[in-house]
Amino acid sequence: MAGARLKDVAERAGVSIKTVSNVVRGEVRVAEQTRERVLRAIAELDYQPNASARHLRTGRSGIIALAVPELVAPYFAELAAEVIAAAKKRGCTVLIEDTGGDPAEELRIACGLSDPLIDGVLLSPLCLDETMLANRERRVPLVLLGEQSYKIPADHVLIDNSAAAREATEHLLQLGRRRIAVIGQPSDRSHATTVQRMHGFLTALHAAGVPHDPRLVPDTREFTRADGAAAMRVMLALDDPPDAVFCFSDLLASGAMRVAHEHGLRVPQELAVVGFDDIQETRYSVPSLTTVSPDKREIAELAVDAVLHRITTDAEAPHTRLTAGYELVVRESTRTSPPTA
Amino acid sequence: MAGARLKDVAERAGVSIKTVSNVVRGEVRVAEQTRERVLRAIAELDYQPNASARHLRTGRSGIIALAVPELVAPYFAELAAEVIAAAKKRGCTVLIEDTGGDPAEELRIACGLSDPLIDGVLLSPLCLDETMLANRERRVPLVLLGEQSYKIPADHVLIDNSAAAREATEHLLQLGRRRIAVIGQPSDRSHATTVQRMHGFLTALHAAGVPHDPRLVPDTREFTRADGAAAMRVMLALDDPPDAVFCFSDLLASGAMRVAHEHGLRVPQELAVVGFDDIQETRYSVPSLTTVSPDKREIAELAVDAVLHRITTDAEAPHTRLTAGYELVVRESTRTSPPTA
DNA sequence: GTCGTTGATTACAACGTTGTACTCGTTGAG
DNA sequence: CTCAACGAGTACAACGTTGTAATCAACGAC
Repeated sequence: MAGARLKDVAERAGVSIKTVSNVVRGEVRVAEQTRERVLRAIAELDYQPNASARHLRTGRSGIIALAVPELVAPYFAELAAEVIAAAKKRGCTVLIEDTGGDPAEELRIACGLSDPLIDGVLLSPLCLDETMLANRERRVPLVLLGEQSYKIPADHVLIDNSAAAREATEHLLQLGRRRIAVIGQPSDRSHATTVQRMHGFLTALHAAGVPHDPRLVPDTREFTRADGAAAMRVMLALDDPPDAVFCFSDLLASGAMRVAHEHGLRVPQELAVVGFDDIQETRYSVPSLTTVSPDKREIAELAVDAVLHRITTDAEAPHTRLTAGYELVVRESTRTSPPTA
Repeated sequence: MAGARLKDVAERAGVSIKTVSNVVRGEVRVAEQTRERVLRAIAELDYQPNASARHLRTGRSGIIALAVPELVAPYFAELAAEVIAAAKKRGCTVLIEDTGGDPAEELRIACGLSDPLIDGVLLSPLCLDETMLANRERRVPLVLLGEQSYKIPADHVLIDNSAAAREATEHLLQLGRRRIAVIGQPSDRSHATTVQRMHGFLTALHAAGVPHDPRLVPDTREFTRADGAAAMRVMLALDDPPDAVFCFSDLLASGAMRVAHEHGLRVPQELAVVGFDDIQETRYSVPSLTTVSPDKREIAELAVDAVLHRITTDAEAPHTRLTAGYELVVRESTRTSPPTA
């Protein structure tokens, strides 16, 4: 059951424990001859280092936490898969946490209190604000995903939400749409990502000389299908309903399209729809969804690299902002030509 | 940075280290007076036990691994969320692994080799077979999810796939459908779950006296939207295409419905569709999908309980089979009345 | 030939926890 | 009054690893 220990390998190879340790870690120079002998002993005994002992000694566990508001949201599931892959490539493991969007839980995790042995935290905050984070006690290396606020003392990985939103809006404008609704703006304006996207949206409207109708931006609580559906119902009850919707998540778009369908509204002919996230189901929905596709792999790799860098060189280096790419993927929901898959 | 240690608490409370340890763990009787003094010191110093040291000493880490074929598949994401919640309730954490359906990876994880400090493994196997598992070296407690094979030496948590499939099929038969296709049968028949579902399907057909047409059961590789789409295309090319499809996953159903839509086929009028898994997007698809809904929460709780039981009482107890509930949820894709949400 | 110098290896002491075996009063039975 | 039994607490040695400082041979340089 319990595997071989450093001591066993050392005895078999006829060297000291420390030499074996040196060979295993490869940090210290070991004579070629000894190294080979040790490696053979390691192979013969199938030695596996004991992670806990190592952690106890070094203070590193090789585990980083990834905290997302909701793992069942496809965007976060897809992102989590990329983070796991990126971490594995770099030899460490990922502990996934589901905060449920609870601020207290987010804070707890940001402080590294979720599990005592994690080395660092990747957090996708929903409602965490700077004042809460300002005086967090335990200083676990922290990287924030997809949040714009400059005030939080941590590294950020994000895409240029403003530019992406502008591009999406311009696409709708080019189709000739003028009454463009936005679904995904929370009432309290605290969520930096949505503020950026809203900014990009307004910039595009302004540049095209299209007036902005605030009634086309209903308050939205979460980024779920149900919220998208609810917002769409409100919008369709207007005297002059929108001819296009820009949704801040594909799930919102999915809910919105569903309601449009129920009202007999054809997408894209009578209502063009753009989403955000490029989740997989988007490509098979009826109709398939035009969406802003953040480069999730790049986000994951940047984030893992950033947190590992903080962990290994625990300098109080200034906090960085890392920008990943994105792409507007045009599909049926904004195509006037007939469906083609 | 580093928190208080047992030693610090002991000094503050004026007792020995061991007494503090006893209070923390609550296993040994401690006089009420001392206990209070220790508890106060713990609170004052905000003491948090060091997980690694504890693990090193006891051999337990409090971490269990959950390995799924593909985290981005919504069913597994939803299941993972339930497992995380169930584990948290019981005071342990979950390490999620994505096997990518790779048999070697599945074996590695089943042997507990994915990370050295895990106490036990929950594995949702895709292609693992008994011969591989028979002689796994390291004996980590293992619980298999959703697999029927009796031969694998491990506990199983599953639903009655055969009964569920029969029920789904009976539902389609009651709608008057007679040419019912099945999407989700892999060519090699090795995956026990699909064998059970196929069995339930055939039982229902037989009981209703409906002949079985093997051409309506195309080979399917994976449980993805793309595979569902491909299978549907094959089926629609037949001289006498099906009037209903029973898909072994909601994703397959999603792909199939997409293709039906492209061919101008109306669901449910010309093609009734039933899925399996009850993933969330199913409820907002157009049309919404009738599906077999396994009780994911119950599956998660049974599995976590089972693995914890094996960990704590490491008896070589006989392997158990635990059955969770399911439910057939009828939605638009098999409803002849007009859509109502 | 002696003496630093270098490079490879080792002994030893941590890291923070828990199990075992022990001490030390206190209590109750004979 | 003596002694066993008991309850509460403690000292010490692990668990397997790594950092530090020491050791030791080999090797040129003077």
